[in-house]
Amino acid sequence: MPELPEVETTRRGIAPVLEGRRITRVAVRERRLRWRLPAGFEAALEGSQVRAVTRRAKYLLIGTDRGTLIVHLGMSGSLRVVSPALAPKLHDHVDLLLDSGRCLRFNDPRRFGSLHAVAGDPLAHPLLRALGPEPLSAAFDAAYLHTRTRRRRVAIKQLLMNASIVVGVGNIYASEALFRAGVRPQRAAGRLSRAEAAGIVTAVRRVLGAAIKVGGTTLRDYVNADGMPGYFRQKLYVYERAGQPCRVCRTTIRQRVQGQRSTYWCPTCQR
DNA sequence: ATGGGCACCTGGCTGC
DNA sequence: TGCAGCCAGGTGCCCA
Repeated sequence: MPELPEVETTRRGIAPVLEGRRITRVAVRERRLRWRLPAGFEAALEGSQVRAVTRRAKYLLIGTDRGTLIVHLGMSGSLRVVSPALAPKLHDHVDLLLDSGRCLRFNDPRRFGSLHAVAGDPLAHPLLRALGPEPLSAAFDAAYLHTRTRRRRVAIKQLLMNASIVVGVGNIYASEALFRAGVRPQRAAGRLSRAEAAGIVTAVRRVLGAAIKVGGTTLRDYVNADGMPGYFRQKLYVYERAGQPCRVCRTTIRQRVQGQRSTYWCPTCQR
């Protein structure tokens, strides 16, 4: 499911419910997530008090007075705030019960998501340590992207989805940003001009920002903390629009596979 | 270092 | 109706 806008939407939904609350109990119904939950998982969290809910890349960081719960939603994961009285449904794998009487419930049909309870600095965790800059931070600018693309033969779309270059850009927003930048996704990264790199940076920031504003994109599974979908799907120019007319020039939108992922583009608007 | 391919998993849809 | 095949918001790991 989720790319940066969906994770950020989830963060904004759960933060006010979690912050300041104590985790009274952790109920695990399925330990086989992307990484199996270790035996001490529940005990590491039970009794701790949540300080702040932040985000790094597509990871949610639920910081407590005793450590951090690192959450990744994978392809199909979601976190919802529910009443603990609500009976768990299929794929509701983990509950965090709060002293407020509310419950944070993790659902993930495909189990590509993950939960890690860590002590110490979560940013030092092996999964987070080598990540590239946040796309909405000042560190992600034209000079940076242009430099990082030099001598790279990979297609720009695949490079944008590489988390060691920039985080948070997944399959939807990579195609959408390149459409808005007017750059074909199959262009070799190393051949982009400085101006094109600048255009891509602007487009990435704008498309992610606009998606966050409307709660992200719901295609299939994604729901926010209140169980509601995101509305950015209506603003997609190319993603899952193969065979349909470009919303700008009416040319038929094309699709091809790059790195085992579907890519969409307009052959007229993108060069 | 870079790039490519596979693996992990369930569910929904299509077409025979 | 049943079933095989394909596809899906991610990313770690292995190999050349």
